[in-house]
Amino acid sequence: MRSGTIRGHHVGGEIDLGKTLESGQTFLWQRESDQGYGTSEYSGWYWSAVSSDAAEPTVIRVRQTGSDIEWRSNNGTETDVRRRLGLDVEMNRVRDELVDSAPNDSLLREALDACTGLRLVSEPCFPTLISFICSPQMRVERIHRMQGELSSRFGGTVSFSGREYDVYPTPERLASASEDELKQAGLGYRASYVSRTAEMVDEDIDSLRSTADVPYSEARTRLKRYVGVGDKVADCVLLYGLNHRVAVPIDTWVKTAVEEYYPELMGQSYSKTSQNLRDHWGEYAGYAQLYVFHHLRSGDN
DNA sequence: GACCAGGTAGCAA
DNA sequence: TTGCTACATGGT
Repeated sequence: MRSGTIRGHHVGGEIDLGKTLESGQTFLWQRESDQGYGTSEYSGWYWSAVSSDAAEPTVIRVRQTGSDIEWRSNNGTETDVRRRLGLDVEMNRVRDELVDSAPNDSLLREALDACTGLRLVSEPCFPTLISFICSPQMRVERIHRMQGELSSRFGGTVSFSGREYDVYPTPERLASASEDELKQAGLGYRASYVSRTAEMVDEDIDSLRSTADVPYSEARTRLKRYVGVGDKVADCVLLYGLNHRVAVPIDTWVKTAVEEYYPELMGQSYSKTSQNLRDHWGEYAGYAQLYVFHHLRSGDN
């Protein structure tokens, strides 16, 4: 058992745990007494996530008190918590770089001001891959619920701090589930995508993990080999699960924003438009996408 | 009972 | 490459 408190003045700027964990960049955290995902006040709530990357599942439990983050884990460290929540990043520097790259971008400035405390997460790659394969034509709340179903049906449980936690299933466990079982978990036509991709990852997990270490364009090509992974899902997995901060997922929200605010950046294809956005926003384009997405979706504009 | 939701696979031109 | 369409499911 490890635990600790990460002080607010040691995290490179503001942190808003609720925004960060329920903004649709990750679907892997469960709020205790989970009611109204993505809608309620966040202060004082506990969130937990259980990954099974290591031999023994890792439970991480966090909550925010004021500007501090309290954490507790069975075998995770503060370093793990900081990485997953994006706390090692100097947010003021990211802002400066973004504004410097796109000085006349009023939507981006608006979003940066409106979403203070929003951090870009760095989640385990396999759960991120599966959860975004579940995402097409689905609402954020429901994608989140589907991951809960996958965990409770296939992942088993782990005991931690006097409570049982559902574990996110390993590639092997998901690969061994039948398509019918996956459909019963509410995956719909994505069941076969998840099944086939889980088999591919089970065959060669390193091929997925090492995608974090190759250049962006090659990484995207590699990810798109997985079934159910097109341009947009690939960019999400690269951004939120494989540390490619230049990736810009273009979903319906971002596409609408581009048409309205940056019509000159609209290309003839996804890859052209995303290239234009990467050029426009620069090295931290992924942060810009996250902020704009959250800003538009949360309706605070 | 339509219509919609962080799109993609499979196929044709 | 580009341009269709079918697609499971649950909520409004």
